[in-house]
Amino acid sequence: MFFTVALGSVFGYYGKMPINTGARKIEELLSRGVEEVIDRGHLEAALRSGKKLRIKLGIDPTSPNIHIGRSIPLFKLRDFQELGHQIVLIIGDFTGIIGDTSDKESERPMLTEETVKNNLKNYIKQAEKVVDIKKCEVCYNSKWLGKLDYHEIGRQANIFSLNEFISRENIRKRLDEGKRISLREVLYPLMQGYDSVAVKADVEVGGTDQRFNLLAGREMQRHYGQEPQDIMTNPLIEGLDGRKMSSSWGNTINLFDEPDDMFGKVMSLKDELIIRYFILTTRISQSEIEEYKKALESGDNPRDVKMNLAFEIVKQYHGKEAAARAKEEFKNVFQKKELPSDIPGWQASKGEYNILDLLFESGLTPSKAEAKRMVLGSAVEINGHTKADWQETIKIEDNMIIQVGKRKFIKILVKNHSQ
RNA sequence: GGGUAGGUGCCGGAGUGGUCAAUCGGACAAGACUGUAAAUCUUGCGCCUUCGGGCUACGGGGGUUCGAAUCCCUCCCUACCCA
Repeated sequence: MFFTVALGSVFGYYGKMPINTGARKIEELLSRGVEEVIDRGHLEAALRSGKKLRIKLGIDPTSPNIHIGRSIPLFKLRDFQELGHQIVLIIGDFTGIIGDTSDKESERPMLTEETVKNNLKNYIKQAEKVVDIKKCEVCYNSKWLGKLDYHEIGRQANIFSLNEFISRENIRKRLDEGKRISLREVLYPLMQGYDSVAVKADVEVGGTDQRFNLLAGREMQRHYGQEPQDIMTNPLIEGLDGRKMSSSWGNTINLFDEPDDMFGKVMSLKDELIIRYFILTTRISQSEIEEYKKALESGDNPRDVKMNLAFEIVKQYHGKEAAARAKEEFKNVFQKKELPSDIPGWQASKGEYNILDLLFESGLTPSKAEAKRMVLGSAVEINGHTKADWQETIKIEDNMIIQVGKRKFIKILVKNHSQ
């Protein structure tokens, strides 16, 4: 087996690591979860040449969490990495402050250095869930962007025209709607483009919303006498509510979500997204995905296929055991309506509570007003009995189970007063 | 620099002296139905409350008034037109 693969590939040598130039691998790299490649012919030739390419991806730390939508280009990086190419991960500590508006319908607020620094903390840890970070070059773009002076920026700004910028769809739209567009937003593509120059990228990957910025990288490189990078765009994925996944919508599945939570989030996705998620956010084989597709078409319950998807995704970030546990837990709690196996305890300090105080103080609801709404909406159960009277006084018992809605549980612990 | 129109809740967007915690839509939450899917229906969606109410809120500050999101002054911000 190994040999057929090896023989089917021509190994080029460039540096120490062999570069896999197998036609099938390259084909998959260029097609799976790929929206567009520019210049495809050029990139294909480069991949076949056996030369070790430098593949760039920039991530701006605009939120403390990387969501699964961002994993799509990360997976693409991994594909490149598996062929032996050099990944250059750029952490946009500089661009993060300025803020890219590519995926925005409105102006993105500038972040403070502190916010960015904070968000940055766990970025690498998150990224390494998908790519082999030890083999990556990781850089921070403040290193070079912070050094540019007005003179240089002026030259760069002269490469592009405002006309190009405002003909972008989202910018056009904002313009038509009479919304504000700041000059700094115009500068963003320059910065991202210059990143490509700084790291001498051969290829840059990014979401379709990045198309303009990626192309800017090509122009910028030409300006600095480099060969323009090829660019590869990935589709943007829909989030929990069916809209585009975005931190500001709050509809994300985050790489660091707890296994049970992550599993649940995947299960709440719309059925139509199942196959798309398989392709974009996992690396199970194309043939397996094909089978799932057939299963769905032949009328299998989408829920079961989705359960496999959830398993795959949780496995990617938390390992196989955690994924299996999350799956069991899901079945128990949501299908069999059993209690979760791990209910957080809460130390009661009084013997009796008004039910609203109890819900609020234990953290089950964010306010008493909300607690009242939950009770009136018959969303509160204590030891399996629905409570409807918000004035009720609850006598505290050890191990009492309180449930609010479908997923919030708490177990009462009584302080042991015996001495 | 001049002019015009604006700034309302998570978002969009009504309201233009009392009946406004603020119509409506989206998002969100809960309930019913279910597969934590979709569709549909119902309810809720500032905080506190001794359930009578109270408090905070309509860009910021000040004022008029018994009473202001609504009127006046001032400051800040945005878009558009002119220069």
